[in-house]
Amino acid sequence: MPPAPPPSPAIALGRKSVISREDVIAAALKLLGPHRSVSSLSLREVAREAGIAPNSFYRQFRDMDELAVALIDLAGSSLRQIIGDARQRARTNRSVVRGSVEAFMQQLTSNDPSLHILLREGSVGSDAFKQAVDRQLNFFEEELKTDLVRLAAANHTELYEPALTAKAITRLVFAMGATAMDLPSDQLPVLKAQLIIMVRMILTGTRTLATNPKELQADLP
Amino acid sequence: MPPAPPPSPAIALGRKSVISREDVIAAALKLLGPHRSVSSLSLREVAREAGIAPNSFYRQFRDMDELAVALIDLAGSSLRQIIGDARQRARTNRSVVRGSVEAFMQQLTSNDPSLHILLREGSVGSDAFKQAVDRQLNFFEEELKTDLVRLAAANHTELYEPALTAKAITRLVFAMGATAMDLPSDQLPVLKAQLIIMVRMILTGTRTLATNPKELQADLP
DNA sequence: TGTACATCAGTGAACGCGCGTTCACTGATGTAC
DNA sequence: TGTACATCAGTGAACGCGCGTTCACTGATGTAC
Repeated sequence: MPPAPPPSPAIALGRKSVISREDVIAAALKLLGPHRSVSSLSLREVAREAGIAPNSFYRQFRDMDELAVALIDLAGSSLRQIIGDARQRARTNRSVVRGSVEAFMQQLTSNDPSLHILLREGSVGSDAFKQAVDRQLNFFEEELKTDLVRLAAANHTELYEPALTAKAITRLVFAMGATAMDLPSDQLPVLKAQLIIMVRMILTGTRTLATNPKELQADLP
Repeated sequence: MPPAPPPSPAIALGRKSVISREDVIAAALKLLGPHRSVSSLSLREVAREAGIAPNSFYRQFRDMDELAVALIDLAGSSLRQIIGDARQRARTNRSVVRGSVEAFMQQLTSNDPSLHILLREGSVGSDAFKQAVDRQLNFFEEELKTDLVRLAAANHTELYEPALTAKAITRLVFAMGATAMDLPSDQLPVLKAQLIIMVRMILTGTRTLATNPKELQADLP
């Protein structure tokens, strides 16, 4: 087995490292795109792109799974940053829902593969893999929940189960995003409009249930 | 290139066929399961399981993609049958939402790989592949929409955009199902309860919006 | 400062493997008469 | 009915390929004195 990736924890001897984890990650990101999934990358391919021997990959990562998790974590935090900014900006404007969804959809059509990584790898690959995506989604839910609670308080509104609301919205938006990824770009505006209405359905439902919880028992439909 | 899969359209001559498409499909289904995705199957592996030469695969399918699409279509229609039955039964009982979600979750824990196929392959594989999954999801949405409209009429309720409602519910349920697939089974009841509430949020929202569409303009949260 | 030495980042070559696909072939099943 | 023949479903062997991983090695960089 190759030596553990964080190479010498104690004292640094020998040659100075010239390859970094970041170089390998950058190479992998260059290979990814709207039509390429992390799980379809091969070790040799990434090494080739990074300009190193296939062998040298092991100095930075234990295996491809470890690289994939690093990519997912990176994509998640970068995306949360972007969406967070968008929500911040939108707060001063008319609609937070519209603003956030628009930022999300715009990210989808950009060259940044972050969102594509999260959308694609949720249902495929190793367990560590899927757990990494799930962890990132949980971060999104958490931030959204915080935002929902704050906004509700500011508007003197109440929400039924804000955590579940945030989860429903997050999962729905990501699911729709995964569909949108493969759509011709002229159909995206339609999907965006649909998504906004869907999110508002959930929010309206949450608000209604908060003031009128017996709706929850309403049997049909 | 091997001859086109529907072998001789005109007159049947030569040997009688002893391998059928169904044999190959059955072999593939045997290999699939909660931890095995269609896209991870290899041609040789399926042929091995079917007890035929790798070569002979080509007599039935052009390539693995064609087999995958057949599997997806099969899974979709089998699953719609199951959920349809459940809804039918539930209609006479208390709650259609609960009944349907329960049928869905039960299917998730069964040995039938149909649902797993649809859940996993939505975001991976070739285009033909993803289109096949999307087509099946559209069928689900269509049936759900019909049901929603009928039930709403029976209850003298109105719905805002039933088609979008059906789409939101379908996508959300499948997204949550994909998560559930990898969960230890003791956590499934929690997730099921959450899912039921989420679906009711959407339904409550739709009902509220139908009678009070100015909620749609409500800016926040 | 200079010298001897230890470390270890990175490499080149090779391994065995399972893959998809092609080829030329066999022989059972059907048709023609 | 029997015989000659055409068809083509299914096969066995082989191909070249890219893969992940291992091995023994090199030589630049640091430390000790």
